[in-house]
Amino acid sequence: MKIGYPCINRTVQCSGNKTFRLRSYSRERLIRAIGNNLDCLERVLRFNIEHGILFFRITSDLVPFASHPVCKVNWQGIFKERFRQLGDLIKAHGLRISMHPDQFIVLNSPDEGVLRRSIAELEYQACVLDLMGLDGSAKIQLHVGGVYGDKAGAMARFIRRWRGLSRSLRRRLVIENDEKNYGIDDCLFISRKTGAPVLFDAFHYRLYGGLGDLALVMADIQKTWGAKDGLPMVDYSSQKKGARPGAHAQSIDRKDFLRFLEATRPFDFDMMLEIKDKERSALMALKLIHKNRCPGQPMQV
DNA sequence: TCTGGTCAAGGTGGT
DNA sequence: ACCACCTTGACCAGA
Repeated sequence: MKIGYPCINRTVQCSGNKTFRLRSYSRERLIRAIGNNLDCLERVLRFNIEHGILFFRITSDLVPFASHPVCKVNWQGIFKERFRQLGDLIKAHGLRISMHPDQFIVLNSPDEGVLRRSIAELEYQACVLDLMGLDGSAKIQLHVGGVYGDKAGAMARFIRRWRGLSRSLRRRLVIENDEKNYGIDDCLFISRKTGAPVLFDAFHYRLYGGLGDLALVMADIQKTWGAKDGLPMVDYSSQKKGARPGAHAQSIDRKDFLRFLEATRPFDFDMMLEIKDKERSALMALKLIHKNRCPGQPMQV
């Protein structure tokens, strides 16, 4: 089991997702930002390696405006060597990498324009992972999308659209359950139709109203991940106390985390902690796992 | 130098 | 029809 956190490191003094307003776009500025972001990414990866954090989500902002029409720069060519070096670092230390496009990327939108922009963004993210020379275990996680008042129709459209995607995208896309539209059963259904692995978001599962035995869910999830996909990826978070349901906790809730480990115990997977204090909680999680998940030892919950 | 309104992009749900 | 929310940091104009 590898533990990870998304996109930002609060210890390393370096912002690796520097972007800027569209209004201040220029070729020079873009190239400077990409260079900075790649340097920061390397520093964060090295921090992670030093601390045994072997799972990391790379920000969508690594190359600002990469899928926007304003971007005419051949960043793939200019930074080819830098991407390759980063990929070598990742592979040399056995790091697991994921990416997660944000809310604007909707594969099942009825709007062709939204679809076109979504595919462009997904292609960009796949391109980053390809330039790094990463294998099919580096994934891009995507929600099913909107419902549009016709869930069955919207799911069918997702499946149709998925089938039209390029091979390089299909090998990387995984489907993640969300908190109100598409639950694990919906994702499993789509997975059967497409062959896409299902990424289990344990926090969304609970918000969606999932009460089932986590071990049973994990058993279903695990089957969707083939040999080339690597271990299943799981997103974990806990509820911020006193906040709107769905708000991510500031730091890891040890009891809840240990309960989750216990509930999923027979399964091996890589876990992304979506918790606000990022690497701090990842380090705490590693400690807790080390203390509690050694074979033959009872859990101390 | 500091501050707070604003930022490419979509969808849902409340009014 | 319109607006707040999701979720977040950081850009950047104006003080």
